[in-house]
Amino acid sequence: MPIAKPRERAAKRVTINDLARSLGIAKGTVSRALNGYPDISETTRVRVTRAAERMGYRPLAQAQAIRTGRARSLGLVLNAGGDAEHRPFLTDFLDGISRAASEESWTLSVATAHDVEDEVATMARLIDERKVDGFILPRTRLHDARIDLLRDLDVPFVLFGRTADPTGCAWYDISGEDAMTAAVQRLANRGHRRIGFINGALEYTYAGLREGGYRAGLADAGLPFDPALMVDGATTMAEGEVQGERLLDLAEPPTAIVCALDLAALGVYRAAARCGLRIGPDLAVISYDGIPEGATATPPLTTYAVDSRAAGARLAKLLFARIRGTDPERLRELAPARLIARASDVADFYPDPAAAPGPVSNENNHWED
Amino acid sequence: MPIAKPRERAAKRVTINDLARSLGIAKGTVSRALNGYPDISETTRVRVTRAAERMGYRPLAQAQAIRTGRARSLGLVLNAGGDAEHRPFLTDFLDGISRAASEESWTLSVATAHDVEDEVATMARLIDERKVDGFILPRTRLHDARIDLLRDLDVPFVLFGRTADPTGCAWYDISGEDAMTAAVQRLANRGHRRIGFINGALEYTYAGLREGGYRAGLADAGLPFDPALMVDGATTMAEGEVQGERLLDLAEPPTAIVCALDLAALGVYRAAARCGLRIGPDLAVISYDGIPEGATATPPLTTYAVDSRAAGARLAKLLFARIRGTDPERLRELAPARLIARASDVADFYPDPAAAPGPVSNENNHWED
DNA sequence: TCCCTTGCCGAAACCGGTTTCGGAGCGAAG
DNA sequence: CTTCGCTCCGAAACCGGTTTCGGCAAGGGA
Repeated sequence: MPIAKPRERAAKRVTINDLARSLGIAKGTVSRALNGYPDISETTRVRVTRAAERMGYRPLAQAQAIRTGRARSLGLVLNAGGDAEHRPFLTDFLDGISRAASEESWTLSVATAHDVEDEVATMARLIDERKVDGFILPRTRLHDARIDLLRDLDVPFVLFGRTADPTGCAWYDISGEDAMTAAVQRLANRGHRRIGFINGALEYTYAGLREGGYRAGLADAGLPFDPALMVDGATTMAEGEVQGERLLDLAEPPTAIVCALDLAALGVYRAAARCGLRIGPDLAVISYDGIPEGATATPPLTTYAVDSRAAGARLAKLLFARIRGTDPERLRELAPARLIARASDVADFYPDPAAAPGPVSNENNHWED
Repeated sequence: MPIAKPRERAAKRVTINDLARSLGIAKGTVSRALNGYPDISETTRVRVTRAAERMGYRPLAQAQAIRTGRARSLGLVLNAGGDAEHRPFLTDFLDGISRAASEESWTLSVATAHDVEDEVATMARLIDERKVDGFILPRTRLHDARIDLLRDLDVPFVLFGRTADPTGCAWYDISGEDAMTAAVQRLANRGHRRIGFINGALEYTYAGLREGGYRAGLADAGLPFDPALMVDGATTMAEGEVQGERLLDLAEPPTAIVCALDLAALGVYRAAARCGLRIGPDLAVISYDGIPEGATATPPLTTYAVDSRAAGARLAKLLFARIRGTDPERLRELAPARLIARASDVADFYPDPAAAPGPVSNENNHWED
């Protein structure tokens, strides 16, 4: 932190000219030394780097940018339209990115958009204005206009999630499919034979993957797949409630439901209440995301949680590598979700089935699987 | 959006040189014309601006920045440490800022920090690297090291919240004090005579203000102030639970509690359950923030909500004005919180006092006050 | 008619970096 | 003793803007 004597206006930066002058060296030479050009002798290089260190020289990113076209900044365009999902994770996600970025003294530029066209336009603007060297793309779709744009313009990017055609894409994702499989197995192990599935929006890549995971879980458990037990399109609590009712109104309703999204699961809570069913003993629910509301629901929601901070950090690292030219095919990572086992999938939550609002101790006692 | 013919690499930007050449004018003249210098004739100015428009010229922010020192970027440092409060509003807040910023084709740079020192250091870095022209400071404290830094360095900023010494500060805030007063009145009108108050962290400016609002509400209702009914330090659900129990364990416990934060109120829910009290009929609760968990709690929480999107937008506008030199004393705005009247402060939520998890229709039916 | 303003613009310096180009100095080969 | 090639660095151009400076031409006053 610069000490900045009270009225020593505008904290004089040390420029490359200062450095060059004080070393008695041409400024071009200083620049090349600092940037590791091969035509600089080892002795000069250390002399320069050491002086730079001592004088606290740090190149001005924008000055570099005008020549190199590199702004030292990562771009993130958030979709603030609609239900603004993944809301709860945002702080952690930003924190992950920001910390990784500042390690290399890059910055994070955030913009918002309200639909797909807006997203693409906003990204195009950031590119056109050279404000950003690459993008992190959250919530990838099976067919994603953002990817088309960036591929076309040859701008580096990394996906948080997968996509139909991953050619030239670096990505990081959490294995929702494995989580769904594990959820089904967990329920099957407790004796459930009719296990429903409430998926999210099919345009997003995760939906197909999670459906696959659900089916795999059924197969593993030796259970038949019943199309009637699978619904989709539930990304909000209200939609979850509707789809939950649909399943519970079946002639042979499921005794357990796996949800692709926590919000939908909380909707199922309502649907169950309306049918006079208690979540846990009468209807087991397991879901995915790890939103904080899950911890305070009654009963607390068993879910597979994603670590958004770690995701942000990894995505930033991958994007750095991508910007520096690493082959995107080598920049792909799949991480597991973490089980937070709470009470929505067990029968013994309600000590006294007649008690009113519901009992007591539900500290987020999550233990690992 | 640039059309960018497939392999027409790197979408040629039109520079000020292109413009000058095509107009047969010196580039310095073009620059002055565009920036409204007084020594340019009206005819030349319109000729230049029109040509710029037609050719789609837009100055490169970083090139401008190196001479002018203005990066055309707003800074926001989020505190991601501790409980990462104001989490739920973040997307909306960012959206408000981002939209206002892009209207003037500025950008938003986001960084994170984990404690006060980290905040200050991060801001100092952004200033030193000239990445940012001014800051929006969320969650202001009574004595705030960030303000000292920025005042000292003479960097423009605007507060989201107030502070002990507002000299030279532009700010925007929601009137938590008025909300607290209204909450007390609302409860008093329903016959409550013993109304408790659970405050947040006293280091933040809002705490003192909200306490003042609480006291004012008591005075308005002709109720005595009882120190035993006022506690503080509850910024999480767990802390809210502890403080709630403290109040409920009193010899003469309150029949209603006003909370400065929704999270604390949800903690009170737990405390009440432990004491066998039903929120609503047995203990009325009104709180402040408008977090989404409040809508799904049982019973749904009556609260005074803040409009984070509007706040972000206003803050950005104020910061622009501040950066352009407007006197900070003239850049201060206080907006009201919006009442979301739900069921936690009324007696008629539970149709059948013996029913188990709780009933049915709680669509977020919020009506205005 | 002459001089002094004033309006308006071109030229050039400047901001803080990067990158190209060419040549000085030196050792080795012929 | 040349000549060649290599290492290493200085000088200068460049990136895309902004800002200063000076001068030309027209207009006004004496």
